[in-house]
Amino acid sequence: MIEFRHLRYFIAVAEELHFGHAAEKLHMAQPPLSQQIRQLENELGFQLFHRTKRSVQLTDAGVVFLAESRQLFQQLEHAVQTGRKASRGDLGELVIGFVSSAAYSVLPLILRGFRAAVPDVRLELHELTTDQQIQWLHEARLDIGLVRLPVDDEAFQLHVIHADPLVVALPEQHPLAAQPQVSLQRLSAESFILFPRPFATGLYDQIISLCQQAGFSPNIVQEAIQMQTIVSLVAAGIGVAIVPSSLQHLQRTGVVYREFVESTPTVAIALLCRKADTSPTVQRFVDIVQQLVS
Amino acid sequence: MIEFRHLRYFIAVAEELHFGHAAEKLHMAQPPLSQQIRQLENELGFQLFHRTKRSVQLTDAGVVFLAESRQLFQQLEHAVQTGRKASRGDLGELVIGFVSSAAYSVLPLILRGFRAAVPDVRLELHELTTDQQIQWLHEARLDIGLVRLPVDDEAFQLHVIHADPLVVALPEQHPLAAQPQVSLQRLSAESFILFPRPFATGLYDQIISLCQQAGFSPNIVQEAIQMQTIVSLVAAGIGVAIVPSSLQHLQRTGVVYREFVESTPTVAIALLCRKADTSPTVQRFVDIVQQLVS
DNA sequence: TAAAAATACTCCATAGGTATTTTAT
DNA sequence: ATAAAATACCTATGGAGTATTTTTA
Repeated sequence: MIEFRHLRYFIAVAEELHFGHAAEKLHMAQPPLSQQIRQLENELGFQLFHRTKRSVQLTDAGVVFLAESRQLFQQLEHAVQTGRKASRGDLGELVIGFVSSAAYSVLPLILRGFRAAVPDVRLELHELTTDQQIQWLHEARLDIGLVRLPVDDEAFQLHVIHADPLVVALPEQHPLAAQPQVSLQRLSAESFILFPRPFATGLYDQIISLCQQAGFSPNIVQEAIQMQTIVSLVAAGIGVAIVPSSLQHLQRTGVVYREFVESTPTVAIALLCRKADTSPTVQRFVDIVQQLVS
Repeated sequence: MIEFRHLRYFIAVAEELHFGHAAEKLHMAQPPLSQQIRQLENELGFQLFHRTKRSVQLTDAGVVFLAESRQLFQQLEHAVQTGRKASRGDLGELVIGFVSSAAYSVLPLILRGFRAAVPDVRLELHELTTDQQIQWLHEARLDIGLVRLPVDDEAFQLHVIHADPLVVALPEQHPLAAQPQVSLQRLSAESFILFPRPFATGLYDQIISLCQQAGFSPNIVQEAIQMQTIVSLVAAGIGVAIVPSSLQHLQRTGVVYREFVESTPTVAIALLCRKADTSPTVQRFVDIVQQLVS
């Protein structure tokens, strides 16, 4: 059975063309070296050296096998290095889910930071709702979720990475747009634009309960799924919308964003991953994200 | 120190994901297998398996290292195969010299036959005189020589591979062209075209002594180096020429070839190689040529 | 004759085996 | 309770060392 030992010895002898010197270089005695080379030749079924007791020469086959042997050691080194890389999470692939509001706040920062630190990990991105992400994580179709809180699931590790205060999006000409801050009560008579509840249960309930606390139920005149669409409808004067402040990055003409006078709850975005997940790549991702947002 | 043994064991466990079954497949007991895997992991500096006493799973690094390990075995197999090929002389490069008359007789046959049998040996061809080839062979600038006899050198193995009778090349309208055979004496008054002596000493001397035996010294009116040129000059009616019969393959209009009535000496072509040459490729070439010409 | 590889043998390191324990299901 | 890996310990193969011989330049 051929072992790397045989190749190590062969390369040494091929380089020295002298069993004695090669043995010295290998920190061993000459006879066992001769034996091992002979053993290798037997395994191979052909001669590696022309040996004339007085001089050692590589055969044609020996020349070829020397080049191949050197390559084998390079390949071995490569195997160890890529293995080590993978063990550190510097190699591989991550499937990441994110909610639409994360797309405008933390996601760009995270992607830039992670790609810079770990260029050899491929990232696959899926825009999904929080509920979908929880589902996918359970099914192991997702490695990482970027979700809106609240989430309560013992199976997941949870890291809050961003807290986004809610703001109101108003048409530019709206009277309330004149003031720097808006009181919630002043919105009681407004027409509201909101997404359908199943698309972001947590955020939906948060907005409704906010209005409830201010003493009214919002008059929802229009539903829209995409955040961009909601902002466009506001610009068109259809109504107002309560949205996470990171949406302000969507600089659409005809829309202004105003904070609330009240201390409003924030929409927190969290990073989720399975507690049972042993992937070093996931761990690496979590570490980098925590550093980025700290 | 990592050995192929470790990789063999690792691949077995990775395939079975069960130390007991893997050990069985390897015809060994389970504890030493566990030990060897642990040893490999220590050498590598990272874990290959998630082990939970009850189930074995590859780590991310393990997946990567498995693919690399399999490739290492393929590479090893390749090393052995190409080495074996080289040892049989089925791989490498040969530098071959040949005299111009061989180019029209045995060389095409040899090249075709050898290339078909041994496609992975590159052939480098040099048209050289016999004397040059002997010089180059001594300097190891040539592996094989295809020369005109006689050659007397103890350093070389010599195999006669072709015997070419001498014929006379005549202009088409020449009166002697009317007969199927020509007597040497009838050429005594003719104008001769010949190459300069240094370009093929042996053949030159052979032709001169042939004329001498017929009782005349040839009247050389023109010298030319290339065989093609000599034939062209004959076609132009400048004179006649004595050439190896294989030159007849140069079908030039205006020239006819006629045998001699006398039993004329032949121009023998031989294969030369160094007796000390151990290259299996050379040996392979000699074997194939001998088969081809037998 | 001197240098270098091969041979003969001896020894011990370690790969591999046996028996047992631990642990997770 | 059971299956499977780990641990502890033992055995023995074969890799490596020492002494010597052989060979050829």
